Amino acid sequence: MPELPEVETIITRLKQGTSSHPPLEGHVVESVQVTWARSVSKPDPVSLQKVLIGQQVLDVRRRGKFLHFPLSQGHFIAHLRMSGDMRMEPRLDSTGKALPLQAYDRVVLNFESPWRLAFSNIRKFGRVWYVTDPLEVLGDLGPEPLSETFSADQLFLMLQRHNRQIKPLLMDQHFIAGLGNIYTDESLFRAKIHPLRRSNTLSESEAKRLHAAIRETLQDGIRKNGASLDWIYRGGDFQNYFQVYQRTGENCPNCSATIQKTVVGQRGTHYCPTCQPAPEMSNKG
DNA sequence: CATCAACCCTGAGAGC
DNA sequence: TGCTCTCAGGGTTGAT
Repeated sequence: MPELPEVETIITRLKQGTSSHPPLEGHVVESVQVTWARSVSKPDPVSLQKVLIGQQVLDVRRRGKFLHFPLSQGHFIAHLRMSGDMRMEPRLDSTGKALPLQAYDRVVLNFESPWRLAFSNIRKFGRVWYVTDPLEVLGDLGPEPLSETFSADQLFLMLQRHNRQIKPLLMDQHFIAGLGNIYTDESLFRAKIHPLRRSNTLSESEAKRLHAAIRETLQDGIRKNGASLDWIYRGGDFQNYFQVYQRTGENCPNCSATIQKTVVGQRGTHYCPTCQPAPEMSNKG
């Protein structure tokens, strides 16, 4: 569930600090705890624990749905997948004793300072990496949808290169980075495009509409600090502004037709049958 | 190349 | 109340 806006919200908190913790930048790793070995994608957990010690966090970034932490040597990268959080919190109580971890903390960086960074992940799908070259993990990602250089013309050309159902294509991180199920449904609704349309049948004006819809939807999500659907993600408000996602059977906010739910690319898919007209049969998969 | 099933997981919610 | 079953979702892998 954490998609671009949720990850952006987490990254901003870590980057800037909050009333309850300082910014992450500058802290130096003293020790590493791994409570679920499969959370470590690369290298192996023991090597990860060794190589991170003594490393300083130099920056806090987001790329697609990835959290990216350049270190004094190499890069620490994390992906939350279905559920999860990255928390900065105190690691010692008032007597200097180590505070216990929370139930779903999978990988924890303890700093030389009294703080720690906890990667929590209920469903255990999340992964972390330590790599020398960040492109080893991030290299195949599509463009950042909110980048200034990502244009409607570019999106149109990208869509032309594929003959795929538009929804799974938008969720393909190699095509464009950061959209998940929620923001894809909301973007397609806003652009008035049916989720089963073939990508190369979209006109230039439809591509332009989709480009604007994706950016507006993501920006709205960021403005609301993401969507708190999953019990693990807290503080977001965007779930109160969904127009179709999880609104099956309710009235479309545009035309008051009944919002439909179907399955596209193995994902629950919500849309308005009137505002998002179905493609011709010959265009379907 | 495009599609799809299976897989990795847990907790919520439905049904009994 | 408490058990069992189904579902949700991001991304990878292997088959068609």
